[in-house]
Amino acid sequence: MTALEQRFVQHFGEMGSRWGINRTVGQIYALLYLSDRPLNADEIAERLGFSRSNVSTGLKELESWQLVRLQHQTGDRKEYFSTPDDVWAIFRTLVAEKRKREVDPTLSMLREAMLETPVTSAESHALQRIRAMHDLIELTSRWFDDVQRLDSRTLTQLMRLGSKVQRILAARNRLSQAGNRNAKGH
Amino acid sequence: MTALEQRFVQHFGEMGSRWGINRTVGQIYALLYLSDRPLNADEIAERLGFSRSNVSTGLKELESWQLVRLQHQTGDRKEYFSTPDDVWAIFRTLVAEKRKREVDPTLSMLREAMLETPVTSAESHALQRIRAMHDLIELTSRWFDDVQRLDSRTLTQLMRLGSKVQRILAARNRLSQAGNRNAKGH
DNA sequence: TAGACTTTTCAGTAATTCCTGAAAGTCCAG
DNA sequence: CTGGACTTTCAGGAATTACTGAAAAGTCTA
Repeated sequence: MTALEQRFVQHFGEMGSRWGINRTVGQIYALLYLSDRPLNADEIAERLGFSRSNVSTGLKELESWQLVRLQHQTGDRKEYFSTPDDVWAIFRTLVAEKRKREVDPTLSMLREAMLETPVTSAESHALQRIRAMHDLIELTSRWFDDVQRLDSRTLTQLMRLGSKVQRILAARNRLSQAGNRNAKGH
Repeated sequence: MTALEQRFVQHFGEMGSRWGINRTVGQIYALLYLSDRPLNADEIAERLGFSRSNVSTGLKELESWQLVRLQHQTGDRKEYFSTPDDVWAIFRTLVAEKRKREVDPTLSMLREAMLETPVTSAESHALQRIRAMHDLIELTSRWFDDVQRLDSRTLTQLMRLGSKVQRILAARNRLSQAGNRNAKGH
């Protein structure tokens, strides 16, 4: 393993816990991400110095995140793993999975809670807070859903635009304001 | 604690590990979020059944995330804690902190790695991958920086717009395309 | 269908993270 | 100063999570 790979893999291992995955999984992913060819479990285990079974579990985990692709090589019974090429595609699956695991459960808890009828004033305040959180999460995740469907090119363009979208929004507002004024007979 | 709070707090405890915080911290935050008045550490400890010291640590953690606000009540030496009211503001700090802890370190590792000169073809491929990841992360985090500065109203508007921004982009593209054609004398 | 090759499961151990109670630290009023 | 009201620190135990080696299960070929 070159010094470059070494450092990259190392970093993903250390960050692992912050990202909510473990060291092993992080390092396996990092190794696959940099590799210019698919690797099999034995190669991974050997290069990273993990037990074969640990690698097996780690790969299963990565598969459940849809972050690795399994393929076979002709004349070899081993399973080979690689990561998709398009980084935007990777980003999309990452966001989608995170959403499924980390926000959807919360969203449904909030939805259920919102069916409650408040009796005390404290409870009514709590419900208000719950509603606020729910609305925010719903709005942002809908937005993600929506924007995620754009192709990589458009997405990049949108990102580059950044807060300049504000200008567009401002323009729209001026237009609709003017429209309202006219409608009201000013 | 009402059944409503109970469930909410419980959920934040369970999700804690997925969010990269621990049970205690999650529950403390949840309790404060719903509360209609600031709470002191003893009240929190009592309501959640945690030791006083555990609550102290948890609150320190939340302070480091800038997610709670400390205040004093006249005639009481205890410290009282609450969460900000504006959920968008909360969201912004959350994103900012996550970025600082979870992406910035990676970004600087990638930047350093990009200074390397590849010798083998494998290394050159690795560098290419590193660059791709770097560019994506840089682009998205710049975008966040940018958009985060918008006020809550505009942000909501932007979110509601969703992928309809695509149309605006498409319109812009048509315009600049037309411009190019004209410039080229078609 | 035996047997070689491969992946998965799992019980036990190692490592890490969480939590507590006790002690130490801080701050202020008298 | 001193005592009391409060907060923080920290060593050690509890709980959780990660990892391993061995055994089981699966899969293909001869």
